[in-house]
Amino acid sequence: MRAAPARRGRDGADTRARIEAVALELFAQKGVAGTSVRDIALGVGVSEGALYRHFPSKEKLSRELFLTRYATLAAEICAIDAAERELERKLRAVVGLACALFDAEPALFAYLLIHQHEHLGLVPEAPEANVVEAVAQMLRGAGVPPGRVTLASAMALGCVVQPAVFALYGRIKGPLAAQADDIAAAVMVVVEGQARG
Amino acid sequence: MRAAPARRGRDGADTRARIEAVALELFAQKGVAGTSVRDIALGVGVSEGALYRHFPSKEKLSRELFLTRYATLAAEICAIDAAERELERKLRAVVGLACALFDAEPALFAYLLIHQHEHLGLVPEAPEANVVEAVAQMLRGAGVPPGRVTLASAMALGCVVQPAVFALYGRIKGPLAAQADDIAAAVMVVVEGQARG
DNA sequence: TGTACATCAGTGAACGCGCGTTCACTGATGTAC
DNA sequence: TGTACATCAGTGAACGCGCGTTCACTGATGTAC
Repeated sequence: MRAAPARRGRDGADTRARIEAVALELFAQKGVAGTSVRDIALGVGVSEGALYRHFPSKEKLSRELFLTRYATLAAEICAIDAAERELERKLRAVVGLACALFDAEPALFAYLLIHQHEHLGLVPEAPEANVVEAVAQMLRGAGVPPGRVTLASAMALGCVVQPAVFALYGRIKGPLAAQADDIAAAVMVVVEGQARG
Repeated sequence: MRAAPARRGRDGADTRARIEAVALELFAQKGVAGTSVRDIALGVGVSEGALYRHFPSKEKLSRELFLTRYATLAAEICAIDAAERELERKLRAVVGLACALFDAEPALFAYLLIHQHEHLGLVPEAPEANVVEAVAQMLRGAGVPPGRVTLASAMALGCVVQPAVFALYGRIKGPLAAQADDIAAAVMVVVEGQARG
């Protein structure tokens, strides 16, 4: 049973996007190892061989998916850092962005969260491609002492990431954006605490 | 090349413990899917078949490893909750416990962190077996309003877990216990912020 | 405009490898009489 | 104490299955003349 009548011709970019979307969904749900190339091909409505016209291997597909999405998020954080002047407004905007992303694309967020450990070793150190560095740069610019930036970044990130994990498991119900103000406030006091030393 | 001359007889409990230790190390390092039964057997110095005298399957092994260790941690948190009266002392003790566990058994901590998503669905809701519930019970008892307990637990947990992830990746250097006071202080202000509403 | 060729997304069958698991067997230790 | 049997951790070879990947081929579209 094929999903679609397999459009022929040169619409390769469309197929590629569908492969990415289906793979992301399945990887988030069942893990990379738990998802077979057959599963993805079936979901896209295409033969297994066709996937290899677009990606050299399953591992490269999962890696590219992670690195590009992770970099996009990092770049958005850098953009907020550049656009806003006050720390509080920066933090509110970043927390709001993360919550909105979670609500809009839960599979993407789940994939980034759950499978970070398979790819984090290959993430570049540039703030525009690395969420951790983007946050660290923001806090450094806001006057957190250099020796405290790393821990402050970790805890700030944790205040956002862990609620997202809870939402993923249904412990926090409703849109995460409904919690954004509370989360931003917590991040603010954590960062202030570290900034003061 | 066999690791040891394969002691015979009825020392099964010892072998079982060695299987658990090797499996934990390998699962933490290379993932459950990335670790084969052959790898574990080789590390223990035993045949693959022998593993099945102690565990019915690789999946059950990984699951039991997770659930028992996770429950131990939860029970320790409950014990602290019962032993201390002041919230601040409770939080300091729990954060200290987590940091000490990380420093003493990084492979165990890494396994719990990285592979939580494979098993979290099967964790019982009892606080004595469930870290999230143990923390929630502690905060509820400390007067955090019921509607805020979940988010407060998430952020408190995040302030500990995320620094641990950073330490795992070498972003935070040295023993995590060196950061315990700063982390406990941050958790305290986050919880107080939620308690006040 | 028509013809010949290049390009390339797609098919589907086949491949072999590594995996988790099984199983008949061994031999040391424990137990009953 | 000696003998016969039960128990059980361990061996190592074999199993079949599912997996990622390959490949010869198809046919629609684009391009040169």
